Amino acid sequence: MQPIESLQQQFEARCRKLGLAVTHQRTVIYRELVATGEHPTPEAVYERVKAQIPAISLGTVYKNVKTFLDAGLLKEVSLHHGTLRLDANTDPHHHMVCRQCRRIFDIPESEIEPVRLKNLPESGFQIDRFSIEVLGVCGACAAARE
Amino acid sequence: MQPIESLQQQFEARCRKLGLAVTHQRTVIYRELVATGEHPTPEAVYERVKAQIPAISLGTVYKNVKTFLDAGLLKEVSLHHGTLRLDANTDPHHHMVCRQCRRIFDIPESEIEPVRLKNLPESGFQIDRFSIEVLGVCGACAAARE
DNA sequence: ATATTAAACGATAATTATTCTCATTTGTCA
DNA sequence: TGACAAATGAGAATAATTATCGTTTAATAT
Repeated sequence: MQPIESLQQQFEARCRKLGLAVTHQRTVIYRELVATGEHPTPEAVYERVKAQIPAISLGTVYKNVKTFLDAGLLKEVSLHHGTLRLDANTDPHHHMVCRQCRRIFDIPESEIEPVRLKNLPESGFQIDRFSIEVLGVCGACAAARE
Repeated sequence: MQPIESLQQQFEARCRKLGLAVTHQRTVIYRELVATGEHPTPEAVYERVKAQIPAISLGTVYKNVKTFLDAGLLKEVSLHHGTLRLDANTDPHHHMVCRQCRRIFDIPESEIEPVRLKNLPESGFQIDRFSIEVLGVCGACAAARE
């Protein structure tokens, strides 16, 4: 019979594999991130963690969030938060984003088959439109890597 | 025979309709935004405009960008730039975003039919994955508006 | 268990992106 | 052309994030 690992145990194992110390702060930050079904900001995580570790500093939250992102334990919802990117193309279209150089290319809406949901969305959610991002590496960046 | 409006004339007409003064700065900012096929940051727009109006201030660029966004002449590429949003869900999934309260709901990948491009992408672009955002208004916000 | 050492922490300064304020200048319209 | 509201430029203020650095803590080898 398979041992059932607790979240805590899984977390510790992943840290060890990554060479990361299992600190109290790190553990609580991760636990809270998983606990909230939301997609919190670092500030919101800080608030939740502070309820349990009053002395924690916001910088520690940021540092660990970055560590977790690098380690793949966490994802960021948007590739291009951080600075406003403007789009003067008013025709309906989607985007192709290079994760290397962050350049953004337009894809006319007509190039993509319409999105179809298999079931009805979250109760009462009124859909305006779909926005598709094709993520990958652009020709130039792929070439630059040989 | 229909008169062919220049971009400049179209822009002036839209400004008039919106009650916006047609200033030199505003005109050049908009022209540069349309000229670049890219999706520039305000800073990048500022650099381009400064080549033509050396005395322009970055604040003016920001103010006009905001004005254009409000007016719908411009879009922002990402709804949630500005602050990092974290996601501890490591299963492949997409997002449903409320443009009112900015809450983000997960949609399991299996709920959406796979995206299909009709033609090959931008030369040499290597696709990693697709990220779909369903934009609209969540149940709670829709209810709050009556 | 304890000593050693590198990693992590907390406090806080620094940086970056963005917004705000206000005195001056410039379009708009009579 | 003149009056007035709107827009501009300069720079201060704020928000989000990163960096620095002295102290504390977890990992590990005794």
